[in-house]
Amino acid sequence: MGKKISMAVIRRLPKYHRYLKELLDKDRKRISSKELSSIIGFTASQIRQDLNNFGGFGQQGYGYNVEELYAEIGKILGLNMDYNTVIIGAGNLGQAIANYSGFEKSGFNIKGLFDINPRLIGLKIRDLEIRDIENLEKFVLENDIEIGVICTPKEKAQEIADVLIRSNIKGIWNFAPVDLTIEDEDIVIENVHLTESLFTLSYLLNEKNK
Amino acid sequence: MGKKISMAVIRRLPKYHRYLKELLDKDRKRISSKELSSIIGFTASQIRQDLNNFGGFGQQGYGYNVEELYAEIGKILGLNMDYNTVIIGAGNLGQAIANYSGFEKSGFNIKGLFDINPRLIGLKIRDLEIRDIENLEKFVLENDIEIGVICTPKEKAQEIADVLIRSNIKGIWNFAPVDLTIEDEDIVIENVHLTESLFTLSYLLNEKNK
DNA sequence: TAGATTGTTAATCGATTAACAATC
DNA sequence: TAGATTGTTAATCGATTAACAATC
Repeated sequence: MGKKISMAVIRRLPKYHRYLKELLDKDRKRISSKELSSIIGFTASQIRQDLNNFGGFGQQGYGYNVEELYAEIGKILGLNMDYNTVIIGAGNLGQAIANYSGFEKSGFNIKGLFDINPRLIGLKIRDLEIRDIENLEKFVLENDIEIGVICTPKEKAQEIADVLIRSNIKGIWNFAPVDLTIEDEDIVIENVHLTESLFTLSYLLNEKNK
Repeated sequence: MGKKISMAVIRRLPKYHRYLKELLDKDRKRISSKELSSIIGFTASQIRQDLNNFGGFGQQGYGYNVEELYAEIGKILGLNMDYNTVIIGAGNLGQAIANYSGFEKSGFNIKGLFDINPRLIGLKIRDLEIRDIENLEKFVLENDIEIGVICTPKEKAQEIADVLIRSNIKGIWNFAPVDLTIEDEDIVIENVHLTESLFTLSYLLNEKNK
């Protein structure tokens, strides 16, 4: 394995991917780190450093081929593959994620939607039936589910995480406002802590008034 | 004004706030940086450094008073105040945010919910009527709205941001997958880029398999 | 008092930026 | 070829960790 890539670099990759897609849609053939810098807001130096963690995608005197770089970053991000996904918690947030077509387009295929509420079980979101959370473990095991999206209240989140872990999930996208405890080092967790994000905005709002 | 607080520190504050709330709910009276470290996962040294950016909240030989520290961090985050808020885009995500009681409890009062879709306009979410986006500018101006939450598709996000800016918004919580352009230095933006978060998970998923 | 633990300075580590030789 | 721009090393900057005197 090569040298460890820092999280700072990793979290910039999706932004490169997004801006390169825009350039591609505008039929741009090539771009220099300097011009990309002016668009994306990172320094040209940082862009070249970031990209060189993964390979020499550019060419001296020319810059980067937009289409090629977009594809390469997609591969680095694992977007050339499909991922079987389940969503646990079919409230507004779970439904919002289930309904967002962008995720499916990127290869995150939602195979199941689960809830504990009997009034929701059986309903359909798009062509996806809401299932009883009792069946989660079996479903994940039998359908090669790799990603579990936790959209439950915080009280249930750890319990659900435990079920997912037992059924050999590979990654958890956690929207509950808790930090999950996961023993297995191979399981990856990505948190979306909305309250923390809102509180950060609140801090900045008040900082400005000083 | 004191020395500039780094974003790294600021983004840890909500996490302190959350864990202190848990301790408070368990009736813990005091805590040392060392024990807090073992719970929250930052080093004790970092915790003391972080807190000392804002004041000497602790006491040698004793540690920190949980209730006092919780209140202090709440004040630093601006959670001792109320914020009039509007949500633009009443799809699943906008509704999810409108329905989440935690935000209201923290002082983020949702005063209006707007959409462009005639089939949604007039419907009620909790006791909040979905209004025509045409009336957004006037509403924000007349109701002292400080925070706008953008939950529209990416194509509309900049346009909505421009309306909000014209009506003297103070902060924008942006869920659309774009980087908004804001001239006014005093307006703060906090992005929740869900796709970037998911792609980061995807990267980590594949990194583990190498 | 003795022990515990902070606040704070100094040391270390890591990430970003600058510089420039290599080369297209 | 001359100009442009990368890949990469070195310098700088900033954040984290360690250490410890102050003090409750």
